[in-house]
Amino acid sequence: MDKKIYTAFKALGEPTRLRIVKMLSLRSMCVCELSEVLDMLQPRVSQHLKILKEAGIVRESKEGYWVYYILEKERLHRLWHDFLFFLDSHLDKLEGYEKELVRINTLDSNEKIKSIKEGLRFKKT
Amino acid sequence: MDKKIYTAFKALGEPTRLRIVKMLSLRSMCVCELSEVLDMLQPRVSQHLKILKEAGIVRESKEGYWVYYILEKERLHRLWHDFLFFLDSHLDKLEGYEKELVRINTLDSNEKIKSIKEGLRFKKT
DNA sequence: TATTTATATAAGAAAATGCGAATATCATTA
DNA sequence: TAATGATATTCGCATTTTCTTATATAAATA
Repeated sequence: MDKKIYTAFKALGEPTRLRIVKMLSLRSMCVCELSEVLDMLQPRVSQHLKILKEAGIVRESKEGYWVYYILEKERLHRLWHDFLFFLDSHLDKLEGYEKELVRINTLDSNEKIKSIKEGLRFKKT
Repeated sequence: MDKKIYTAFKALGEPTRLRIVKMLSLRSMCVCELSEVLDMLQPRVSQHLKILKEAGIVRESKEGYWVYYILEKERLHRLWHDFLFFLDSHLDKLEGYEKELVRINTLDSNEKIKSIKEGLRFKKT
């Protein structure tokens, strides 16, 4: 879950790709249109589109010579929803956080750390 | 606007930082707690926290020895809101898209391209 | 089938990123 | 003021990313 999320954010977190996404928010375009509107070389556009496609942010539709790219607005909304779900989940509901769960519990019951902090807080106030 | 957006997405688009964000969604923690829970060296945690802080995703609160980091949930919501606003805006409302605006208009009125496409579409159907 | 057009991929160089180790800073306490 | 503990910063290195140039692939047409 977590990998899908950061992969999508990573895809959006790059200036060239964010510009491409913005253009596709206006309307679907083929690679040569994007290339012309953004004034970028075609391979550069194609490479970024590949990353966006793999992140699920755009999809392609072949029409004759052209490959049109379409912004997956629905997927964008789902991304944010998944991210919020991820933030709200308890660690025991998430894969890959098994060790963190154990360590955060030992942390909470670590009397030494607790007393140091309370000691400090006591002296400060 | 556009830079703030991709900077925030970039900050979220990295596995270590997403883990840190997840931990801070449970509760605020100081660097040493994050370091222990995530089993990472302290400089690594500090470096990532700096990036998250500069992206406006976390804020810090100094308490004695410790520096607690707090997840800025409000800012996260604003980020998404700004992103959707960015996607919905016309190019003439956005800075940095002046040339794109001109080129997309020439594109739309480019009769040569239009006729080629219509010709193709005609033959296809 | 050979050619043309649009797109994808590969290769290599330059820049950015993430990490660990060492060191600096800063608040607290002896 | 010196020592200690927590955090920040710096440095060097390995990896990844992005970009341009060159080349390959795929669809349409002569």
